[in-house]
Amino acid sequence: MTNSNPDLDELTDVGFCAHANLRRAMRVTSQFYDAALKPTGLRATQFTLLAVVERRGEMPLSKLADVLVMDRTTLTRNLQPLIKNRWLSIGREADERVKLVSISPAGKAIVAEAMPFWRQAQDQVIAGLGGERMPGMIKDLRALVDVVGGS
Amino acid sequence: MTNSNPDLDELTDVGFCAHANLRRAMRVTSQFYDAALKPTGLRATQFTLLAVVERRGEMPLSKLADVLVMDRTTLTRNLQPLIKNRWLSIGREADERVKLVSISPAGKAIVAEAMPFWRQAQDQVIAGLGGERMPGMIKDLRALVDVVGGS
DNA sequence: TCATATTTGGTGCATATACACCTATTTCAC
DNA sequence: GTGAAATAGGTGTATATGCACCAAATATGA
Repeated sequence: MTNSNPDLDELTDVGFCAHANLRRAMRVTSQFYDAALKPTGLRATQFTLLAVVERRGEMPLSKLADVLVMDRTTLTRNLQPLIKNRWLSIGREADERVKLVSISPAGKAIVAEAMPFWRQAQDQVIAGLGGERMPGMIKDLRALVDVVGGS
Repeated sequence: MTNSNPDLDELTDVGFCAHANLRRAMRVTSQFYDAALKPTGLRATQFTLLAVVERRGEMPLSKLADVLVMDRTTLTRNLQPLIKNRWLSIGREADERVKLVSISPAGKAIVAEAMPFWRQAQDQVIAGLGGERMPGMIKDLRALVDVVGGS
């Protein structure tokens, strides 16, 4: 009576490993968006980080890590090249432990410059996967974060 | 007449970036599978690599990189800890350029040991996402690789 | 008040990822 | 047969990722 759906049997095969399939898709997608953004000098991950800081505004490092669902120490290191390029800056507040991450005018400028390149890549992915399929995949990825994420 | 589907408008927002959503889902999922496999000492990526070599048998490094949809140089480095632990070994053939990657008895043993831990993690993901949703997401991820992958 | 727990962030280490560039071997055209 | 092209793989460099552990500042409670 179990497994009346043949797909459910397949799911216990390593070929259907969520991790392996995500990792593989992530590799090709990162290369694709990185290539699209190459004229701007930004990596896709950096573009995402800058866009989030621009949209959400100044916030503490740990809060930003929560928003990105990224380890705090990973974020610390990902910030370095962006600070070095003066796209992001670090501010202080009364609580001397806190580092406030904010985007500079130069940071906003490069996000604006990169946006058309990002949109072109995004449009190509939508066209390739199909406009009707894409929203469902994004929803699935977000659900996965909610389900599996330790938050 | 364009964009009769409201979802299609959303897709051009950076919040629906395929790269950012994949990367975020990959982060939480890697942590989840890594934690599940921790008793075995294997990382999820290493488990995947070993399982593929076991299933597909001995093959040249570049061929393995194609199968994994992974850059050749990434694979070279990912192999190192597995070779050091004697789970994988490198063989030679007539063409002296070729390195043949094969799994050792110890490699097969640790894959077998890790399999129940992997399955537990996989089952939890299936349960969390829903058995009816999971196959579709895997199909989407594979389609993304086909569409976006430079192969 | 002051010792302790919590919060905030960083470092050391190891793996994961890939581009640009390199070497060695083999194949192929002539 | 030999020189160029193609193939197989590695190195240098940079980013991306997170765990274990650490330091400093703040909050808490007796």
